[in-house]
Amino acid sequence: MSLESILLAVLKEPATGYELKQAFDQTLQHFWSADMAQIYRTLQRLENAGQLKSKDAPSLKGPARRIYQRTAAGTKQLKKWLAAAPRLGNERLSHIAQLVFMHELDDLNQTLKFVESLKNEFAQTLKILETIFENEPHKNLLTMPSADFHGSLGLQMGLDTLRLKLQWCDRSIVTIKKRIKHEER
Amino acid sequence: MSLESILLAVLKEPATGYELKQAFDQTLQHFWSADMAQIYRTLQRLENAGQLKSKDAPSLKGPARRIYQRTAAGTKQLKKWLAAAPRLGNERLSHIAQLVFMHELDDLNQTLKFVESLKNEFAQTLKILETIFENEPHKNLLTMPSADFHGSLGLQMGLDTLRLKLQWCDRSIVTIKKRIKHEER
DNA sequence: ACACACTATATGCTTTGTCATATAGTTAGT
DNA sequence: ACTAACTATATGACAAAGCATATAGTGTGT
Repeated sequence: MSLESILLAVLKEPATGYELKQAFDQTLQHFWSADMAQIYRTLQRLENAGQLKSKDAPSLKGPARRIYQRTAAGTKQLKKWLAAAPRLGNERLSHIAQLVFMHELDDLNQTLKFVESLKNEFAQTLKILETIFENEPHKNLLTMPSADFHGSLGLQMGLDTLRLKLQWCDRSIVTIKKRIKHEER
Repeated sequence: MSLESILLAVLKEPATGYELKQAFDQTLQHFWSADMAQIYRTLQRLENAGQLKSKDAPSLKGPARRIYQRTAAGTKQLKKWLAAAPRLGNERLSHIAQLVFMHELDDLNQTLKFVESLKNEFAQTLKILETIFENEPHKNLLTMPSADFHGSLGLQMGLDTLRLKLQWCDRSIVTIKKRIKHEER
C-alpha cells in the first residue's frame, strides 16, 4: 500500500502522527493525500506489523506525543516497494471528467467559469511549489545529496506539469470564448 | 461521488454494465478508472436511488443483458455535479512518491531504470490517446457538436500532459546519467 | 470432445479512504 | 474568566475501491 510505504519513507527520521499530517499538508499532498484518521491508524498497523516502533514523549504544548520510527523490517519493506515497477493507470482526475461531460449543462459560460476556476487552483498550487523550489538551497544537481536530488526530480515534474496545465487553461479559455461568440451569431 | 456521476453522464445513451466497463477500459480510464464489481454495484445503487432505470434484454452471445438508462432524477443529479466547483488536491501519484524517496535504494541505476520504465508507460498511453485523436473526425472547434468540443478539451489536456511527461523523463534520464558518471569518479 | 476466449452479471471479503467527533493540554488575546 | 487557535491522539461509522471467484451462455479452433 502506498500510504504505508510513504509513511515508512518519511519515518527514517522519527516523527509523530501530527507532524506527519503536517508534512502531508505542506508538501506530500502534491502527490499523495491522507487524512488524520488514516495516518494514525496506518501508523498503528505498521507498528503491529513490526515495521515501526514508537515511544511516548512529553509535549511542550498539548498532550503526550507518540514518536514513531522505522525498524529494520520497515526499511526492508520500504525498499521492496521502491524497487517495484511504477503502477500507473489509476488516475482519478474528477475535474477532467466534469469538463468532458459538461456539454450536458448546455451552457458554455459554465464551462468557461469552470476552466477559469481550474486556472486559479493551478496557479495557487504552482505558487506553493515555486516557493518550495526557491527555499531550497539550489545546489548543483551533480553534487547535491541524493535525497535532495530525487526530491528535485519530483518537484520539477510538479512545476512543469502545473505550468503546462496553466497554458492549457489559457488556450482553452480562448477557444471557449471564441465558441461563445460564434454561438451568439 | 465521481463514479456515480460519470456513470450517469455516460448513461444518457442506454448501456449495460459490461459495455460501461469497456468504455472505462478504452477511454474513460485516462481520467477515472473503475473495476467491474464497482460498476455493477454502483449501477444497482443508482437504480435503487431512482437515478437509473433498467430493463432486461436478450443477448446475441451470452447471458441476458441488463440495460441501464438515466432517469430525469439522474439527469438532475448529474447536472448538480457538473455545476459544482472542481475538487482538486486529491492527487494519488504513487510513482512520484516512489521516485522522490528512491534515494533510499542508494543506487542511481535503479532510479534510471525506474524513469525509463515511466517513459515507456507514458509513451504507450500517448500512443493510445493519439489514436483516439486521429480517429476523431477533427471537425472545426467552433462548429463541432458541443459534446465533441468538451471531449476535445479533455483529450487535449491528456495529450499535452503526456508529451510534457515524456519530455520530463528525457531530461531526467540525462541528468541521472550525468550524476551516475559523476559518482563513478 | 475439449479448451479457450468472449460476453454478461453478480457476490464475498478485505483494504482504503472519508467524515464526524471525543478528549485533553497549552497559549494568546479580550 | 472566557474564547479561540493550536497541539495531539484516537475511535466509530460508513463509503469507496480492489481482488478473487461463481455462474452461465456462445463462438472458434484443434
